[in-house]
Amino acid sequence: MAYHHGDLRRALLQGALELLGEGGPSALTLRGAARRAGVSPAAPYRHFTDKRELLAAVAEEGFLALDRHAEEEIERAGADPVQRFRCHGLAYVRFAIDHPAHYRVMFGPEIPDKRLYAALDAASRAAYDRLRDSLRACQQAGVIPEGDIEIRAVRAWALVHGLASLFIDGQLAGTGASEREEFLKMVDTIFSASS
Amino acid sequence: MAYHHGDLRRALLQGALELLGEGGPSALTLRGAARRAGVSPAAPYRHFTDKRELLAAVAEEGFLALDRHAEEEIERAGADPVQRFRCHGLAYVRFAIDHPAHYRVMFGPEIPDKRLYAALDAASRAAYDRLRDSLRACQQAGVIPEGDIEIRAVRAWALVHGLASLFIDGQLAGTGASEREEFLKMVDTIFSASS
DNA sequence: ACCTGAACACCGTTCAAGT
DNA sequence: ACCTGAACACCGTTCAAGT
Repeated sequence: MAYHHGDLRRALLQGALELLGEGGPSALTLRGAARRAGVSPAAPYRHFTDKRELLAAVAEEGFLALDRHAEEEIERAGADPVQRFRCHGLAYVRFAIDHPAHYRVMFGPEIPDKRLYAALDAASRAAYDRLRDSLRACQQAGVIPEGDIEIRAVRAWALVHGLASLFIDGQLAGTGASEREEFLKMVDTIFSASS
Repeated sequence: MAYHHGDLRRALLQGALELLGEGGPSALTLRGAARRAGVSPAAPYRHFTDKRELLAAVAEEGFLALDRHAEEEIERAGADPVQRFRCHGLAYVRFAIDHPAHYRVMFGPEIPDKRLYAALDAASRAAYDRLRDSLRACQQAGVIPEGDIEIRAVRAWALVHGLASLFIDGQLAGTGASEREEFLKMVDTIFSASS
């Protein structure tokens, strides 16, 4: 067991991510993660003060992955700031619908006050900052009207987050966007038109 | 005990709503609701097949309350369709931030497939349909461009849902909209500009 | 310093039994 | 027809004890 060398924390996080992927948020238990790591139910408490701290680590990992995905997609989009912003929005939504359980933990109520977890807060902010930067690039290129960048960034974030959430929660049945591909086409239409 | 007369279902729903209001989603337990109603832990199973069915009833109640609130607010707004639509959006967000726990159950992952619960599905659809009708009234008055009403309605819904969710989850700290009143002002600005 | 074993107070759910 | 009592397999969490 390599866990006696100090990487039990990593093993628990890994196990938690596996449980989440296999059975959704309700399958993500502290005891289950301990089982996966081959330790007793009490062992995690040497590395996390409680379950919320494990969830915060899982959420942090999610924001890092989301940000990495967004970065890759906007690089692939080329140099045009409008195209980059458009792909950024699509990348955000695609990440959410491809990892619905992880996305839910990132925004869910199980972590009540996210400002208490500095690393999570930083990761979350970095993802938002990148979206705002994509928008600012459009503004500096003169292709969208001037105005408060913060308000425009919040609108863009709310839009992609709202679209992704409604789709994940199955609320879009009957709107002509209940299937993945139709939905992404609708996201493209809506997001591109609202910069 | 009047519960022997057939209203235990109502009493359990009432107890569930109280628990939700007092301690959030994690406090909403089947056993807790049974305790509030003065019955044994097994009694609820005569009225709900499992916990999810109780949650679906709670969520249904939430959509009905949301729709009632929206109806009242747009009536108070007068006859101008633009004003009515604006107040509709604000009413939606205000309901969410005033009843965050209830709002979370309405959209949360504890109810996996909402189409399985007909009454919940109908209540949810009614709330959406009213928002779409508010938007259609603007279109018929000629104050917003023509075009696919469904797409515009989904955009409006995603926007208010996204804004409300981000606020409830505490994700808007640092954007100048972390307090209730600043936030609602921002919602007004964003929503009015994106019909 | 890090982990185990055993315990506590909770869950959701089932099922025989009572009225 | 509706509810109880007791049980089962789970949780999160604590704490003395082991190495």
